[in-house]
Amino acid sequence: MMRTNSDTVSNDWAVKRFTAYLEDLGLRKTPERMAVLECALEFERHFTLEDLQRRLELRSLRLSRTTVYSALDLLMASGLLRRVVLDGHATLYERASGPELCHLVCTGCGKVKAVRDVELMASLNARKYNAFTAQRSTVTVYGTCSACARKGRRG
Amino acid sequence: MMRTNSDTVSNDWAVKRFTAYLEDLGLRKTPERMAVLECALEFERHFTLEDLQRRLELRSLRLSRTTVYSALDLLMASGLLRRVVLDGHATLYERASGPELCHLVCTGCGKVKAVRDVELMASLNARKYNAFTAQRSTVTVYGTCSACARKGRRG
DNA sequence: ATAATTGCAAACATTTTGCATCGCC
DNA sequence: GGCGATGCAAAATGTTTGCAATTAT
Repeated sequence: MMRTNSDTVSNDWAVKRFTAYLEDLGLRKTPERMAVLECALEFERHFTLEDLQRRLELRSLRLSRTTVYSALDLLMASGLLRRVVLDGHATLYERASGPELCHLVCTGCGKVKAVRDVELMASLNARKYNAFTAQRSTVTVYGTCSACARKGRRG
Repeated sequence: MMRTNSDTVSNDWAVKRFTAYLEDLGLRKTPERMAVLECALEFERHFTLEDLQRRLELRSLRLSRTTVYSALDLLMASGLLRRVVLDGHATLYERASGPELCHLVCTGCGKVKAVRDVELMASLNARKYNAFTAQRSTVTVYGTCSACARKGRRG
């Protein structure tokens, strides 16, 4: 897989950040946790827990679900990953940094496409609510992808 | 429970619409299905399957989960209800008609508040995507409600 | 009459938990 | 060495499915 220089830099940063997070809380920097982070960073967009386990296998690492869940929890708590829950499909994870994404979910085939919409997310994040402090906003669009539209499949 | 005139009217309309939907597809208009619809319409905002079963109990109706799921599926297919899936909490259902809502989810206590944001939803629904036909958009905001903020609880 | 619906129980998929072992600090 | 982490197996959770009895049309 091709990797740009900026990817490498931000991945190093993520590793440093996670290391610092673990140290701060007196948690251990285990090879399993670091492997989960490194593999997670290899995905361009979102991934499932199974995607992650499959990628770990490519490194000949067989981590239990328990361990992967635990590592993902820490990565979310440290602010490096976020969870994306969609209707009718497996839970996804994605990098928390960078531009915020909207998710287009095809109700026909279940495929999920993440698209940038800087303008929209900016206006969303600027919004104030009564008696509620927003931390992050998610936009999910359900619809039909062009392939399913052609086949007349609408979910 | 107090009920406004406009509620009554739109509930009647919903019952008619669902009846027509069932007839169109040659499906049966069973008491169970109509009871699910009627109870669903009694909720101001969103509700869970358990909320619904509890309300059915108040009418001395004990419907199996299977039946309630099945009725909810039909109500969603007919366009009367929609499902709202949120991170870390039970699946919610809500009326599909009327102004679209954003959901504010408190990561501290899990409470969900639905708020109108006509402007936002209008601009969202006007958006076009490449090779994707949008059917509906959902906005979810995760954050901290005022009660949890006071207690320093952030999820 | 008959084909759809109900509802139980079992299957299923996903996530969490208890506990013995292991290994990082 | 001690405490935290790992990972198995089992439990818990939420949803779907197979099938016999029931019922709307």
